[in-house]
Amino acid sequence: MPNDHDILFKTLSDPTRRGIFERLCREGEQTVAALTAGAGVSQPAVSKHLGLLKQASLVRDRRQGRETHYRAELAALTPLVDWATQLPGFWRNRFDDLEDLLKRMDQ
Amino acid sequence: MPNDHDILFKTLSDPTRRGIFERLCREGEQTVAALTAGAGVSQPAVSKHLGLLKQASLVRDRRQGRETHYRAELAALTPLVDWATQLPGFWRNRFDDLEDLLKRMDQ
DNA sequence: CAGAGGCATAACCATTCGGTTATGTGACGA
DNA sequence: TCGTCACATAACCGAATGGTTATGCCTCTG
Repeated sequence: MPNDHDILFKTLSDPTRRGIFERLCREGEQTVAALTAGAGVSQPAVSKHLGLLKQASLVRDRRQGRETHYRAELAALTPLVDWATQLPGFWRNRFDDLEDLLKRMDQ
Repeated sequence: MPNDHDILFKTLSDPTRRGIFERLCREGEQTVAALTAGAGVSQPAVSKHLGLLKQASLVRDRRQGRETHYRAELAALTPLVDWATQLPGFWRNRFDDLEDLLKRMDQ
């Protein structure tokens, strides 16, 4: 019984797939052809990755004629960030970093 | 050439392994035997997971006699949270959530 | 010093995964 | 209407992954 986090982490764990997602984040909505150019893999591979990203709710698709436009769904990342930041001790560590930074700035 | 994020995401993408890490976060330092009890897999499997977690700098080990104590290294999660929060649009989405929340509280 | 405890490693196996090429399907243009 | 374009799906393949059992290596203890 894979939960939310499983799917999220698994989906993002592949570099090619994460690359596609990042590109959608940075450059906005894209067609499959546009994404394939620069993905470094074949079009069917890109389609499969998009299918998995969609299954993880990380992207949404919009069909328009014979093109399919994909866009990133950043809301899906929330559980990931929450998972990390809610682990006891995460912010402690970050505050230590901040303290170090302030100390260095003080010198 | 796998980068920081690759290793992090890949390491955290397995539920068993992430479970071990979470437990180290919540319950603090543990021996391998303690972790094996409740991991749902054999001791060698746990050892292998710990090896990968260590390789990702997510845990540190401390040998003491014939026991090996592992503890979580939360600092290693920083790149993951930074990756997500630095994607353009991530905070926008969160602010929308906040807005919704405030609206609901207002009623 | 012998035996047992705690852990890591080796060797192996089934499954999953990410990629490919080939093909199907619906929409567009001549 | 026919050929082409954009994309999805099918079928397949090698490599990686996560698990197992067996075993080795220290370390503690009687």
